[in-house]
Amino acid sequence: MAEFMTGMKRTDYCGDLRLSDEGREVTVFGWVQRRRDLGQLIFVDLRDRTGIVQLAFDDNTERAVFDKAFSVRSEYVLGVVGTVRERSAKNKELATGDIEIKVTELRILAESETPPFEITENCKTGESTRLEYRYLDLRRPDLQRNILLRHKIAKVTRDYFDENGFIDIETPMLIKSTPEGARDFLVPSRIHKGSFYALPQSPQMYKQLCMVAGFDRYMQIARCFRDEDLRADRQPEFTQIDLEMSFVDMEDVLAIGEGYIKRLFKEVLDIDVPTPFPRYKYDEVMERYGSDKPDTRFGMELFDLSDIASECGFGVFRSAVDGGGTVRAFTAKNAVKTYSRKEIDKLTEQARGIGAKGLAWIRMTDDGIASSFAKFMTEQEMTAILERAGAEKGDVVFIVADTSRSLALSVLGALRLTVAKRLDIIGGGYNFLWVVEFPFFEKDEETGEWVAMHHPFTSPTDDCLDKLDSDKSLVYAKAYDMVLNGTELSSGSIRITNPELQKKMFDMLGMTDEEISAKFGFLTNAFKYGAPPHGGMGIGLDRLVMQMIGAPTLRDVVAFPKVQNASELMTNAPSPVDDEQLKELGIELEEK
RNA sequence: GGCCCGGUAGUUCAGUUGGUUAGAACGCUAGCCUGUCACGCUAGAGGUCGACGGUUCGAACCCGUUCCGGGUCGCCA
Repeated sequence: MAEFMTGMKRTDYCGDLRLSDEGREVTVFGWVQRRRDLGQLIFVDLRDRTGIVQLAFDDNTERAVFDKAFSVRSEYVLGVVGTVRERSAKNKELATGDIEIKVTELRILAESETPPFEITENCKTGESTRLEYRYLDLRRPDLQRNILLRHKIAKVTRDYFDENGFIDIETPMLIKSTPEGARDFLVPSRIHKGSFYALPQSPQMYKQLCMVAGFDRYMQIARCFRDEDLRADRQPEFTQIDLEMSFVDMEDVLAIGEGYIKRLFKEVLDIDVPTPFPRYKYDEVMERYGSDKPDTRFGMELFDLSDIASECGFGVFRSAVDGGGTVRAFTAKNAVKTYSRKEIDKLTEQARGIGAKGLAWIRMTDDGIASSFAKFMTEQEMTAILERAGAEKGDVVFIVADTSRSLALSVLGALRLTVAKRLDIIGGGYNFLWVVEFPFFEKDEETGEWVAMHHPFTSPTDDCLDKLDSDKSLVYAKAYDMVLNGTELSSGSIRITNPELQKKMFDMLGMTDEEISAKFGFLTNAFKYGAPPHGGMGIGLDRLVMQMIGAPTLRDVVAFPKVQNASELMTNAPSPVDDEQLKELGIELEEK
């Protein structure tokens, strides 16, 4: 039977006790990590969120207390009163290893069934079992550390933005559905049958309205929801450090973002992040890295072979260039051993999987040059390629030709990452950078039409307003992404505040006046009453924490995450609901 | 929705060519043990081999379907 803790008051956390506490009478609470029964001598390791302390019971211990110690099992919850004493045999592995508590009073505050897995660091148990018993999983030191670090990050975040004049404003969770971009999670209304709220994908419009309302600087650690498929770094609900500032241009927002990261990394990890971050234009990162979120911890940049290829004897190359496309490549140094023919075949399969027609290659072996296309080339052409590639003995050159420039680049961008991981050449550290000067429009590959690359409130740059009607390919956006080690951490923009320009943007997206007023009427109306110039961004807190911890998945930094099929293994959400509930909502389910 | 990988004791895994009663380690239970800290020693319990169907004299093993978990492509303004 569990006992009450009446009269007991904690004096210390388990992991805090040291030799300097010797002789003190202390009261601690915690969970039984392990019991070691030596007959007339029992040791119990007691664990709380700070660490472990050893409890000792011997022949000086009162009989009833000793017997109770005999009966405790893993994960029992104990309240303990005792005296701190120096150990005769110390444990250097343990922070509290110099001392132990000689117990005078012991209460079993809760018993525990044998847990399905041991509550230890580096647990080998599969994730689904751990997620089913997430409350036990969270007791493990690794996850305790992650969640505590996340708390610290949130604390520094609030401090920083508060000190810089930002006001924390809560925006609603039940909002109007504006089905642009990602799929909304919908919540049926009982009062308005047939109508639905949406959960916010981001507080975007509300924070802009906060600017119209004159709060000048807004921030929120905001929950966001997107009903899309999960990935290791994507959960259907996630947290964004959302901010918006009035009377600013891009430079001001970037400076605030850099200041935040600098402060955060210093305070939490004691790492100095150099500022300002390097800045790359979108076109530049696509050219050099084949990605709009480049990992710059290693080189292996892409280069252009189109000029050489356009006149060579290899039809695949020539026709790619003739068809308005390109031939691009990168050189993997010292990769010839890793990338055998068989390994290259695997890589080719990956390239095909993401749209490439194929993958050409040159292996610089000890016995000379081996290549998938050498027989079509003259010696001079091969030499020209190798020279541009900077290829030396031991290297492998990977080449993709395609009539679509963007496809060739993005395929190589993906292969660059795969090869770098395989060769293990990705260094440590934290490489922050900004990607700026995004194109405003991108061409839809299927329809060939120009579509907006960003949400419709993103402002074009001042100097290209006249090109909106003439040449859409030359219009750029006042948008910026913060990238860390190949992960998009943050995305933001300066917003449109001019009602006429906003209307023009909606028009260009093919929206009728009726649609505009039905979907965004409240926003366009608000802008009629004096909207200050403003802009901001949203920083993905989960991904930030993940990067700072070096966790392989988002699930390691979210207390109660969902699994790949978007369900939660502990509660089994989502679940069917009673007919009664459905009836109240006026919802009928289709027969399956 | 597509593709790839996985599912055997509470946990992590092994399981020969398809062949007697499916094993190991840890954990668990009981006993012994006064300085352990991954305590030690002895004994014991513990299995719908994810599920269903098929092939076979015989299936953890082969085939089909399905469920569950992971990764990824599509998707994620």
